[in-house]
Amino acid sequence: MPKETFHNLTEEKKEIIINAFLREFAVHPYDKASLSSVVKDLGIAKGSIYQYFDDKLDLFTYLIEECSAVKMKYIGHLKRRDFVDFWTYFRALYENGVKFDLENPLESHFLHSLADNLNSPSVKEIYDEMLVQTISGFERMAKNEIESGYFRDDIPLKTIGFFLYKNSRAINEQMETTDEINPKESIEKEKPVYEGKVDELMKTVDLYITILKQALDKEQK
Amino acid sequence: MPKETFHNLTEEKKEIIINAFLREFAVHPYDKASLSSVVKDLGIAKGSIYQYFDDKLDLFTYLIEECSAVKMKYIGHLKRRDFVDFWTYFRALYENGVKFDLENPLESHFLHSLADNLNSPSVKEIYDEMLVQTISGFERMAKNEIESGYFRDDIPLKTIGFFLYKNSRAINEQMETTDEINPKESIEKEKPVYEGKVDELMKTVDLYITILKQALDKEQK
DNA sequence: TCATAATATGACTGTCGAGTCACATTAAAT
DNA sequence: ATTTAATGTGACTCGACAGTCATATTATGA
Repeated sequence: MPKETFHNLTEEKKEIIINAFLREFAVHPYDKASLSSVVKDLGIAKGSIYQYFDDKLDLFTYLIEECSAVKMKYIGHLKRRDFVDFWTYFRALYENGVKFDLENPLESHFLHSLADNLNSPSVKEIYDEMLVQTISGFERMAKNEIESGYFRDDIPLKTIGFFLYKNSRAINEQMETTDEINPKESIEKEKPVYEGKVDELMKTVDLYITILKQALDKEQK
Repeated sequence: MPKETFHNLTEEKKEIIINAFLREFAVHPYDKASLSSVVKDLGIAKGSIYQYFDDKLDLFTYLIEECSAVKMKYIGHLKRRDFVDFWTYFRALYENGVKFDLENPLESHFLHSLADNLNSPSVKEIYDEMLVQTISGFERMAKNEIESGYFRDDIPLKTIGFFLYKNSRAINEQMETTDEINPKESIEKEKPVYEGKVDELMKTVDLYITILKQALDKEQK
């Protein structure tokens, strides 16, 4: 948790500082990210950071929370019940997720880069906690679909939940692996990862939905 | 490439050295793995390592090649044509893969841990190269199945290939996420990751096959 | 036995970064 | 105007590690 000293800063200065660190952590994994180099760029003293935060991890944790909160503003209000079936809901999550990316490139890439920090025990702990949340979210959705008779019921919930989670990640990863997007480059140029690539993304989403639908729906027509 | 000095060592000594480094790299990501600490444990001088290898990366690369070669002895001989369909072939890859793990725990875990090294540009380069190979391997298989009329033909090859790759990884990752296996702990205890867990693994494999079959097979009976 | 080549050694160098702390500066309060 | 509290500062400590190199030890061959 940031100290009061940090909250006392003007919104402007806070944002400048946050953005500088977001950029650093987006480009470098936690252990390689250098506070020294960021404060140098910012033109403030190393000691100031320790007036604002307990330590490197405290700062990092704060960044995660801030970015997650921003992302939630984009996808948090989406409810399954407002959609005709799971897949249109699933699709909407991507549509709004990409909007988050386009409007908050720095935050978006920072969150993406979290997965590159499986080392650093303390970060992994935080990440695993988020992972558990995400996966159990998918499990809950799957449970609902099964109980409503939309999804097949011959596969354990655990498996379906994880399968959904993994394949939702696969969509972004496929685009990265096939060089349709280039997060590292985008962040260096301060551009959204999906700028000009929204159509490609949604096309990939639709392909995955086609496959996943076939895999999980109870009866296909 | 190791220097001649290394090859001149007795097989025994080579193995002791290799194993010590495998263990270090299995537990710590590349950048955190400490040659200093390993040589200390081994009771040999730091300088000796540099008689054997050019540098840290040279040593690491050598370990990858060695372990890959060992794994290939387990799965390299499996051919699709010797199986009645893709899925029995797919299943056999896991059966033999787990045998590799049981008989070569250190090598197995070292290879698993590679994925934790997306940082370190030089390692990522090597890893990405392997990834491309693996994915195009899956693509080739998928192409074959489509052309033989076994897999659906309404999804781009690229997507099917990546989908297969991701879900093959998902099987192991699900077991790790749900704590059915614990690689980190296993390697510390010098035990195979899948010791006593083979049945669980194959059960998970079979569940995934059920799902993937439905997703990709042209017509299900 | 002696000379030469091969191998082993570990103290040392250079580099870097997190976190500290005594002091300086600025703002607020009286 | 003067005291007190809050904030800013950057040189410094401490630790870690890859890689080097002059020297010592061991093996080889004549």
